[in-house]
Amino acid sequence: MEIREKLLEAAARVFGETGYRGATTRRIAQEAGVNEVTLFRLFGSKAELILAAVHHAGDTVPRVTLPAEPVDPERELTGWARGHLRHLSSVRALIRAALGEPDEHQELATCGSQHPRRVGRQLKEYLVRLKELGLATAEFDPSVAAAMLMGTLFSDAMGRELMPDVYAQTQADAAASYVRLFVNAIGARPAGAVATSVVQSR
Amino acid sequence: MEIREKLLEAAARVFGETGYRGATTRRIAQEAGVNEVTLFRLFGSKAELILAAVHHAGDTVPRVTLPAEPVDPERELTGWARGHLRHLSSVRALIRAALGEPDEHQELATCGSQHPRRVGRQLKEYLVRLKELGLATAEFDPSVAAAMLMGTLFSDAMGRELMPDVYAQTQADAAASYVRLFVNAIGARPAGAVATSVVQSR
DNA sequence: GGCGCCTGCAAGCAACCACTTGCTCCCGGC
DNA sequence: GCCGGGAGCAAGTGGTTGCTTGCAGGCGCC
Repeated sequence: MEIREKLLEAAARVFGETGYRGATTRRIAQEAGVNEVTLFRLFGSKAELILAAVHHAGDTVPRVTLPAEPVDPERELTGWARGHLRHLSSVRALIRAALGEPDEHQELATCGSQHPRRVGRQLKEYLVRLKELGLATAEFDPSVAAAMLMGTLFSDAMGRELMPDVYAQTQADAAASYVRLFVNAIGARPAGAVATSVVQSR
Repeated sequence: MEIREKLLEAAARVFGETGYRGATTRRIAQEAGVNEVTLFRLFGSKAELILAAVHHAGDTVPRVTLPAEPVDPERELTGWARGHLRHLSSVRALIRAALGEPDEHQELATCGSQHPRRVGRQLKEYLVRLKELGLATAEFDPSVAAAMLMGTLFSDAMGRELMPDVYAQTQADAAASYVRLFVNAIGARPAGAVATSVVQSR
């Protein structure tokens, strides 16, 4: 692997583990197996290196997609939620470190917020389409609903290891449970289903 | 105000703004209007001061409560959600700083997670009671549902200022919208309501 | 008055930080 | 052969950090 890339990955890893101030150039260089001086020759300064590392990490995320034409909302959303949740967990350390940085490094947080922002927009458009197709019959604001599901997954990814008692299910099962509740919330059902009436018993 | 208390509040504020490493003893002392030496004489070390400050901040949180005997789930949950969301926002900086700290300061995060854990348990018990009373008729796991609502509020508090385009509503309105969706999700209705059937149109 | 106790002030310590300089070595292209 | 550029190594710079020391002043209590 190229020296540049080794430094970028080491920087992202160390930054995720220890934060900006904790990510010393010595430690990054050592972790990358590269001389510290080389780090400065390639990136100029610590600030530029870490910013480049965060951007680099943001560029290499897998794409999780929702279909443009919904057919089975619960199934599609479940697959999507599992993928998104898995991705969030994999970059959990980085997100937490970036969020914890003071305002002077706000570029880190804004850079890291680009991806969830895109994903959220995609989810919202999917929900709009669900309504248009009559596959989601409850009254709801797609933006708010999207924020709700995105927020649920985000919090799961952030808090799961910290509060294992709260998150008892496996991640994949939890994603499915969230989606089931969400599908209830927006009154969604598969395209093939006939118009049914849900009778609240008792 | 006592010198001890001034130091605790300044420490919490500076720690929230700049993180552990950024919260230098010089700056904390200056912010508190106290000599730096006094800080060490009172608390022994920076680590003990900041830990005490986080505990102190956690002790002085307002209690947001749910009734033991639900009557009108949407109304009760909306009030509760608004209160909880307002509280989360007020300690947002502290939470983000504590979450961003490396594992070596994990006590900070665990200390900070005590309160949401308690609140989550309370919410879960409320949901259990809703089911027992037949006020929530959908099939759902109270733990998962509680995690979903708590996570939604948590993410709102953390992300609102970072992504204002995603969170267009005011906080109070957003809380009400979340709760409305949530009420849909768990099939809840007021105690006085007769058993109704929700017909999915189309 | 005298005795503790708390606090402030000035100075300093060793450790660590980001970053620089000057040098050597090695390896590919001519 | 040799030459230029990328990389390593040793050493050092000025600045900041957590923490300590020594000393002086104020304030209550006997």
